[in-house]
Amino acid sequence: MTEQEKSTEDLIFNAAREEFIEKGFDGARMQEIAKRASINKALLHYYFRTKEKLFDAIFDKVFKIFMPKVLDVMQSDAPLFTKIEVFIESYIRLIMENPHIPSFILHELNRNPDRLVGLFGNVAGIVKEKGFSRFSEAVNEEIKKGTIVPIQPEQLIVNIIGLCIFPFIGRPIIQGVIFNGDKLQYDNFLESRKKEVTKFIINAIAVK
Amino acid sequence: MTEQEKSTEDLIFNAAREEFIEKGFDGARMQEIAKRASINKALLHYYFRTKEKLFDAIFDKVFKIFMPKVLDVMQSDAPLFTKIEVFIESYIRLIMENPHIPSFILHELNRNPDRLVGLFGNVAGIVKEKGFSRFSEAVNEEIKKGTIVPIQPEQLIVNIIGLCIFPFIGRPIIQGVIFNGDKLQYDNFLESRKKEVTKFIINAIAVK
DNA sequence: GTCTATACACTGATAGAC
DNA sequence: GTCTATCAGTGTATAGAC
Repeated sequence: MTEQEKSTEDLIFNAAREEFIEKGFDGARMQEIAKRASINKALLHYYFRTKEKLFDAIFDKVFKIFMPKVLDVMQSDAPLFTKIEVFIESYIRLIMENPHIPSFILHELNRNPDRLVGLFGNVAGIVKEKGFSRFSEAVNEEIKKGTIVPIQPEQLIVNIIGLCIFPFIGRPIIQGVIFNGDKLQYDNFLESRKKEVTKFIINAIAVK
Repeated sequence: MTEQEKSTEDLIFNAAREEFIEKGFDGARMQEIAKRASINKALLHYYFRTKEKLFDAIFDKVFKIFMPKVLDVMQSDAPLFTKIEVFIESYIRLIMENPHIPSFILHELNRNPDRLVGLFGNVAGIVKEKGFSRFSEAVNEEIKKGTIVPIQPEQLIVNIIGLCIFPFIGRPIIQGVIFNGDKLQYDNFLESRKKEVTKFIINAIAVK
């Protein structure tokens, strides 16, 4: 399907996704979305009625595309170390392809935490039940076997995800302060992180 | 100085700080700031002329209070492990007292990265020169001595700060998905993190 | 310095022709 | 389905009295 053949709804959706991700809900403008989609404002409301409903459609889709990736690896039967290794590499790669998504999700979730409730029973619930519980069991087994040091699975999962996501959320300050604003240095930093974070975490929990 | 004796400028400033931190620049309303300060809108403009200037005053102050804390520990002469240990505990404690500041700074810095340039030569520059360079040297020395594994100081500092900050930025999703929305569990999680993060990092880099 | 009243621009949303 | 025109509401900012 070429750009010209896309349905108007898709045009609007993609334009809105860009605008909302760049500016956030409060900063986004319906006029700007219409401009990006090369249509007029009235048509936005014809398809999605309100800005809020349009935003909801975007947020749900982005969230549902982004979160389940966590599961693909977490619920596999591979050994814990392998799981972690594969997760980190694929997750950082995923974020590198969509570097503004984490800030977008976290900021909008903070603006309206109740949004999570609407996602429960759907993605959030699945992440917890099929993803985290499974991960949690695997961690506790390894602790019992003595292959990793004692650690709460909740602390470990937050450490893993935080180490993957933080460099993107904190990009302006990292690139600005640590790398003197040099984009290339920052990009190299990200690239080498895929292996560095894995090494770091394995070191932190492995019993040697 | 009691609440009544505070200058109008301070009243405005504190009201604006709350509003901006809660809603961000785009979401904040001058009317709401006036209401919080128990004055009228016109007076806001009398003291700060524009919303932008008022915001700048807030952001600068918050940033300058929050960032230098990183230095207090980083530039000390204590051994690296002690530095890290003291930093993590005091930094997580500081954020627990101001849990919304990290999201605020990172979001607004993302909205307008050029803001950092204005802070350069001031705080950002100091953080880099006196804080990071000093830290970087200490790390490389320990690597040479063989007490820690080889690691780029840039990776290590981002890991340390990320592990401290991320639980606060990701609060809605962590509390919602991992702790079923239970605030108490989340608070306990934060509390134990002060020691858990330290252990985690020392484990990750120490040669045993 | 502080207030009330108001100007002025912009935003989300709708009406109605085609 | 798509457009132009327009409304009602809200937001920042200013004028002017006290």
